Amino acid sequence: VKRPTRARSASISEREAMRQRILATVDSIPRGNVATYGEIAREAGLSGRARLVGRILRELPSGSKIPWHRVINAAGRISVRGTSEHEQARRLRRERVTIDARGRIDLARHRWATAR
DNA sequence: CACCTGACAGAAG
DNA sequence: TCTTCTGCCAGGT
Repeated sequence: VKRPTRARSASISEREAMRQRILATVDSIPRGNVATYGEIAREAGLSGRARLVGRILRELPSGSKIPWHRVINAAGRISVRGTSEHEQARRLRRERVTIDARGRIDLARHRWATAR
């Protein structure tokens, strides 16, 4: 059993469409909730492309209104490295999302229930 | 054009 | 729970 799906490179316009869907999905995460990269990808119709979500978020301009800080990895931790790592933790705590001493967020409690 | 590098995830050990 | 490994694939070197 191998490749059920075809791997085709996306055109510029298709990529822009994917970007829009991803950002729209992230934008729909309610305050005080979090979602994983994989979940965002699935919700955006891009199952299996979690890394693309990270790539798109990484390119967001600093003044963006998109709640990028509500996206974390499947382990319940913050994936961003560098200064924005602290910025993400700050923003989450500001929304009452607790992060334990080991840097983990309780997904069972804060995970965005993607009612589907 | 070959090879490497990720804001990732799931399975296996 | 942590580590290792395999998919995934756009961009950078």
